[in-house]
Amino acid sequence: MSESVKVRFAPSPTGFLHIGGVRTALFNWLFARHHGGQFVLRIEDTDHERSTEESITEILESMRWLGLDWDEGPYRQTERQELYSTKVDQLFKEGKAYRCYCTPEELDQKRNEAQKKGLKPKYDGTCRERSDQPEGAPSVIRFKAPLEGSVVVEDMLRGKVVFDIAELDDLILQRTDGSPTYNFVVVVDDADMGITHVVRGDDHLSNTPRQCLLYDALNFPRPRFAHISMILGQDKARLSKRHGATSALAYRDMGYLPAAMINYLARLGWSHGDQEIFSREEMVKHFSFDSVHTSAAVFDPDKLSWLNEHYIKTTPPEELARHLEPFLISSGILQEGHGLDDAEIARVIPSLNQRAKTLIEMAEKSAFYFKKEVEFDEKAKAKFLTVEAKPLLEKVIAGLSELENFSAEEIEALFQKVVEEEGVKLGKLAQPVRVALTGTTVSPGIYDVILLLGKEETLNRLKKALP
RNA sequence: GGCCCCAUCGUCUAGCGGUUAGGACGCUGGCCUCUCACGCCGGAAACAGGAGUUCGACUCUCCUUGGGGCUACCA
Repeated sequence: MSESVKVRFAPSPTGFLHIGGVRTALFNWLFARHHGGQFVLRIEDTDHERSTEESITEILESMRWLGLDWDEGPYRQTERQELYSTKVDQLFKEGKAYRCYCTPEELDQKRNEAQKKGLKPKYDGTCRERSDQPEGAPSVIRFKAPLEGSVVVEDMLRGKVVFDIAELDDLILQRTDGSPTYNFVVVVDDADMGITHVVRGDDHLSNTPRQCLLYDALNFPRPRFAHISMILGQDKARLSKRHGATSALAYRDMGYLPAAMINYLARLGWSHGDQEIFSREEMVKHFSFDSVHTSAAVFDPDKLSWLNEHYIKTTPPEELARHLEPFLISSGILQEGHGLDDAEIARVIPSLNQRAKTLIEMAEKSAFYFKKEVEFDEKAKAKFLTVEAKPLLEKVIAGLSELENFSAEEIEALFQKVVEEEGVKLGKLAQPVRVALTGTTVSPGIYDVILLLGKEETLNRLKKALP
């Protein structure tokens, strides 16, 4: 690992951070951490129209939730205007850029005409050699790109990708209002920040030859590139809002664990043999672009859900309790300032973590532990809290009252005894008790429920539920 | 339209010239069982098509087809 590594994630704040963006960030992060390099966060807010502060806040919140920590930044391009101006001037003075007075309308028209004739809809170079400077006419600054030859992009994933320069045109570096454009600032920033490896979505692959030309013109060394594939929806179209939840925070709010999201996204396009479950450390240790592949991947909510279940099962209860607590509050099961600490919430987790797909589900299923009053499902009550069940319940009440240790073993022994004496199946006893204690026919194992509720609370609820 | 990228079960993938084409999600049959789950055992399910190269192609080359991206004073 002699080669130094500095990478960046550069989202534009024109909306929430979506899953595709997260994976790009993740691959950058993994690559940096694997090589002991630097990970820079840069906000590409050159589009004044569409950039918002809320988006920036949400992006940062998403990154923190996912544990994708950055070493530098967040930089904001709006704060670096001076640098861009300097570089535009430099190119201009060196004759590598020129003013273009064509109006957007004229350009539109030219494009349409070219397309009609079946020609490339690229800029025709009208102002390229123009020497006059129309007084007061608005202008942009264009890059004077080479006219022929080819650009070879060395991509870590795809090898050499060759582009014919004739396909490219003179891109705009600076708009009429003086603001710089994306393809230009990316190059200036990546070079200025010393980015060694540009890892981004393959929707940028076609932009790369233009950027390479810019690197050359500015006398910057080109970085190495890795264009990772896109994430698609079930219909194989690029993932977008209409595919349902696509923002990172939406998954947090639906009760997904960051570990599940990270693990899922890591395995989309990257693999390490047959391994499916990776801790952060394992991912960092094994991550390499050698084992990233290049075809687009379809987002599969089912597999994400499976991983979420896995992490709910395996996260230590006290740690999971910290994630669960906000959901206990948002679902109204606990009040703000409830006074319970993580350990107290964690008590109930071992009985629930095998039966919840999300934290929301887990919170809902834990309601009967935390709520003072049992909320009865009327159908369950009518079916199980019957006069036939009454003697059984009474025996359990009497038996539990006399238990000395109130252990799982003792409780189970008591149930066995009652069942034998009454000559019924365990279900005949367990279900009425379950309904009495939880209000429903579905719950964790009945001995766990009794144990967790405690002797006093259990007896209270049983007595109260007696038909 | 032009240019570029991509192509193994429905999905995520392993495979890197010789395999009964493996794993995972999902689906499905069964077992376990106090409910619901978990778990365990089993099953169905793929090399897009066509030419080459080769003793031999999922694997290498080309074409076709299909999907995606770029082609903005968006990023």
